[in-house]
Amino acid sequence: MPSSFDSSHAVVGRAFYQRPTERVARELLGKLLVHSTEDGEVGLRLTEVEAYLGPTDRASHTWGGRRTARNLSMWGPPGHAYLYLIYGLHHCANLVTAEEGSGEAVLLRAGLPTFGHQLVRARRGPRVAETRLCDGPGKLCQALALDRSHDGLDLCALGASLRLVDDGVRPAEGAVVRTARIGVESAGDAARWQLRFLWQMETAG
DNA sequence: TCTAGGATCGGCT
DNA sequence: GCCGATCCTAGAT
Repeated sequence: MPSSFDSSHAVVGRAFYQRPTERVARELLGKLLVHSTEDGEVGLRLTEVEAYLGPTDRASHTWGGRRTARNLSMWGPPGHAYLYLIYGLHHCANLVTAEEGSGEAVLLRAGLPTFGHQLVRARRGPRVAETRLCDGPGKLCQALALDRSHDGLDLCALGASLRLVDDGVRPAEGAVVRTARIGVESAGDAARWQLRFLWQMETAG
């Protein structure tokens, strides 16, 4: 396993994000999210995401056309990051999708450390179980060292520190499960929408 | 200004 | 599986 990854020829372009959000969410599974900092480089393979469908989606931060200082980047052009603080202490990372002004995005919920593993371990702590390193939105941000300072970052910009890489890995047809989203019980009908995409991996072996 | 609630996490049973 | 921590954010007053 390489300790770093030359991603210069495989960075996903803006056209990928500028499509229907559900489709982007589904196709994010298997892609590598790479973040370079002065400490080094970490790459996570995405295994769980959720689509948020803008003003008509009661679970979305942009529901009803809400436009606040916090969610401004969610209204911006596709291919940018939307980072926010939840419960006052955890960060959540989203990728803005569809057309600019649609207020749609995909929440990144989980991933598997693919390179920069030592850095992930250092950030997450020595006692965290291997399978628990990045199995939640807040943990994913901690592993990648993402916070509000990365809000609005363009993943498609040349030389961007945060970028999405397609190395050809993708889940098999039958390995993707759709469920309702997590933690949005109070969102009425939208709470039942099947917008969570999960790459169900083999756990044995 | 004040208040209620939140796209969570980790420790404990 | 359950539950409390913890404080920012948005909307109401």
